[in-house]
Amino acid sequence: MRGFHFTETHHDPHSAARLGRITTPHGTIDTPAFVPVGTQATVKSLTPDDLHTLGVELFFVNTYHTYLRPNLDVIKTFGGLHAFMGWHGPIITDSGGFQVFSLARPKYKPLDRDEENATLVNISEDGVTFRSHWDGSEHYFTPETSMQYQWTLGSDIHIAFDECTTYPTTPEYARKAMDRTHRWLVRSIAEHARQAASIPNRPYQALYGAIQGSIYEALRKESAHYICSLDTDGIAIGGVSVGESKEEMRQVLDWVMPVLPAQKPRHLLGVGEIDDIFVLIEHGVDTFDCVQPTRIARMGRVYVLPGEGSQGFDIDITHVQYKQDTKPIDPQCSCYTCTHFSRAYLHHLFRVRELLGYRLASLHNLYYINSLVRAIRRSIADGSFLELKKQWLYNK
RNA sequence: GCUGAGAUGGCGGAGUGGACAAUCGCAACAGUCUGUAAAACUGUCGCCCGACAGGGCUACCUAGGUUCGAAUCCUAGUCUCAGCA
Repeated sequence: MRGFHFTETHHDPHSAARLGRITTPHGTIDTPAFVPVGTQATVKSLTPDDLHTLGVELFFVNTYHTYLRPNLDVIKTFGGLHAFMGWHGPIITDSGGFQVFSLARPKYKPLDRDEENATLVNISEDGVTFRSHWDGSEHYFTPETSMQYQWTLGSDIHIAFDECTTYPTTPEYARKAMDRTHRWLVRSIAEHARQAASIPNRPYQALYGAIQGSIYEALRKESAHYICSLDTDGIAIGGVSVGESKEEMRQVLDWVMPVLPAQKPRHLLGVGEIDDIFVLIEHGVDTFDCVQPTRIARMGRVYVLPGEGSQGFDIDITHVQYKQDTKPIDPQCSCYTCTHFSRAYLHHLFRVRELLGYRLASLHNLYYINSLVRAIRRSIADGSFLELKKQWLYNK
């Protein structure tokens, strides 16, 4: 026993949805589970206690960001992220692979008007040179260093360093990036083993390999087969939610998910809008992280049942129509925000940019999404998952 | 009452004869957001027509005037602020 394992506890007879439990040295995670993103060692505006109360069991942190600030030496003096940020439950860290995507194109606010420097990454076979978004300094990541960094962070689950391609991309480039990601995983596994053995009785930290292949069927299937053929603790699906349509994302899951072995946990990287959740769980995804609930919360968008004054699953509380609205965000929601405050108050907090607004909206959105996932787990248990899905997605 | 300064779009505040429907900031209105360069970013922001290009109308306190042409110069008036009575 490595101190990390996954058990499938129940399988939906009508779909690939399943219930499971991931055991880590810092606790267990009932799956399917939504994983909030705390890039810089904090889920913005929330405390670890808040997260526990919301039912969060796994915390997502970014290697790239914590490597830059505060830096790994600081975290090392605490013995890792758990003590540093006061979260003692399971942690999953991203490798920096997503920054190969996100820093690769000038989105807005490029640090340098110079075309040469407009992109902050430079990829080679050996690794990736990043230009810090803080100060422009150069930093070199390889599969090996990413593994070392994640061991230093002490997270319970590591993601192997991969190349998340931009969208759209050509089949040629997608193959090139995928093959490179595959070679990088072999290197990651070797370094992971070295790290595990480097200190006697070191608590085990799990490794997930990441599937790539953009939106190309042959590549996705090849990548899934290859990643699954290697010895990792779990499987991550990357390279989605990078600009493709929801239909394309669903197709990727159609191609990839049937290939994955039942005994390994599957993490879908970066997906988690309300309507996506049903789709990914239906495909057999166990954990999935997404910035959406917390990011849109800070922009004043809060989840609401479809039909509650919205076409989709959220409303913009900053809109004038809520200025005098005495109702809670969602009258049926029993989160702290909805049981204590009105839409008008939230509207006011956002209009005057008060910190409490960001916090209350984040609390609500995370409560909302966690409640939904909990309801989905119950529905899988009692066989009503597809009915619940229909109920939610038909209402839209 | 006298002397001086000033009145510009929702607000603050540029502009001081043509490049001005008027820089800029704020506010307002809307859009975007899926492994967080994100408490961010983008657009609109006098009225009307237009998908766009563009066109028409009304505007820089009020009323006259000078000029080919005025937010900008001149005259009178109204109001505001400061100092003095």
